[in-house]
Amino acid sequence: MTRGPKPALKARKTPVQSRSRVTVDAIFEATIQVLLREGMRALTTTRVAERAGVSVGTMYQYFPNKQALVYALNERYLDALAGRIEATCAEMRGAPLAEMAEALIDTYWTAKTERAEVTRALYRSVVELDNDALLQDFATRADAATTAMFASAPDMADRDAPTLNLTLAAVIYGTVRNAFERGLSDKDARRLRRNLADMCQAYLAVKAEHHTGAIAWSTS
Amino acid sequence: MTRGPKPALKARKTPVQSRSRVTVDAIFEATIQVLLREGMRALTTTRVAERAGVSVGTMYQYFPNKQALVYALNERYLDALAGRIEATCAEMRGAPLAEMAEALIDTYWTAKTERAEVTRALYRSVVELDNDALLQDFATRADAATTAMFASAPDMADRDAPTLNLTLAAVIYGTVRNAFERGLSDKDARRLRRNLADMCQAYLAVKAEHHTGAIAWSTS
DNA sequence: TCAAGATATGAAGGAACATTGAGCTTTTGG
DNA sequence: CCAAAAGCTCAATGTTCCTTCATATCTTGA
Repeated sequence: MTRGPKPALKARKTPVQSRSRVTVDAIFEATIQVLLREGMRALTTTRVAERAGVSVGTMYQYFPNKQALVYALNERYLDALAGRIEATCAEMRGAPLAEMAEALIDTYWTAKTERAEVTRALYRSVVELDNDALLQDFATRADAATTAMFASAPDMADRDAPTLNLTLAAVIYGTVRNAFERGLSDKDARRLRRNLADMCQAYLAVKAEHHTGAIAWSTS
Repeated sequence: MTRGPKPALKARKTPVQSRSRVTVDAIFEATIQVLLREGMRALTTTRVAERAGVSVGTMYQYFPNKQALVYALNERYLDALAGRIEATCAEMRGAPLAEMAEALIDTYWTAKTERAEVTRALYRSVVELDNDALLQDFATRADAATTAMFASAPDMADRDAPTLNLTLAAVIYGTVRNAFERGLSDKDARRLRRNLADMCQAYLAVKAEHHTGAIAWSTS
């Protein structure tokens, strides 16, 4: 399913000495900093190199062009994020749906929030056309994990796993992003997060009633 | 509350003859087309002018610079969107919460979907740093309208209007955007939309029980 | 210790763009 | 019908930025 990067976006060379590994990390970090402080429009190769404390040429030893740098940055992040989602899904296999939803919210929210500046910086970099494929791949991978998780729930009744996944995934990911973009106060953020969880619970409970005839949410 | 555009982003001249009104429209339309087909990176003044069938200079008679063009485009769109939300809120004043939520979903979803390409094009243009202010203004305006609407509901009980608004707004706007970005089939889109509505209903019903002791959702 | 490979430098080339302004055409109002 | 205002054109300007490459320095393994 993974499309793999277009040739023009592949890394040019892989660091082998530890010195260069440090360099590449510095370049990534510098990219985030510039993105954060100056925005996508000011993300120039020179500025990144400068902030990373290396020369422009060095950058071009590891990335064939500027786009590839942004691509790699997003790839790194999305890969880690997908990994965390998969871990959560593995851990929650067989749990009740409500707990799964709660755990998913927790994982996603934490991932976006713990280094909020990074998240913000990356949101600014996703305009690049070719990153679309990257996002699609991430979505596919995450959906596979969550759908499988949901399918393993004891209280799935006769629900359709892909549909349930579509709903919960869209609501959770969408809401978290929206919350993020609003720049909420800590208090509001906590409140919203709780309410989002409550909302998923309520939805699952009503569906349960529908499907089993039992009132499930009162067992909290 | 409206910050108003920075001086560098204000329109240079307002069309007075009908000929120029056509021109400005063509420029806006061309901007959308270019954004759609080639992405933000290829949005150059020459390309826009070319597609609009005018010369570059003409563009500069109405917009002091490229950024201002993008700014104006977003402004136009967000203003219309806010207007529609306000209209819905006015119309639903005094209705039950569940109907309000349903109506809000309907308005927002329709607005985003009816000219999906435009929405998609604009999402691609929001990287510009100064558009942040525009989005904030939109959020403020929309939140004012929806909060007032919610406050007028007969079944508000002892809920806190701003908090309820925060929750529903974030969930609805966030989910619609996420749905949009997934490029769903018509069938899946309809399904998700229905489930989102159900979810809001379920949430409101449980809260109602909490607040009034009555089971409200079974009256569907 | 030393040669081969890895890594780093930064000035220079060259393409792509945003923006201007002097001059031309069309519309308007009287 | 005509002068003033509005609208339009496009070649030229100057800047910004990506990318390369010849050269220099550092690291590794034998």
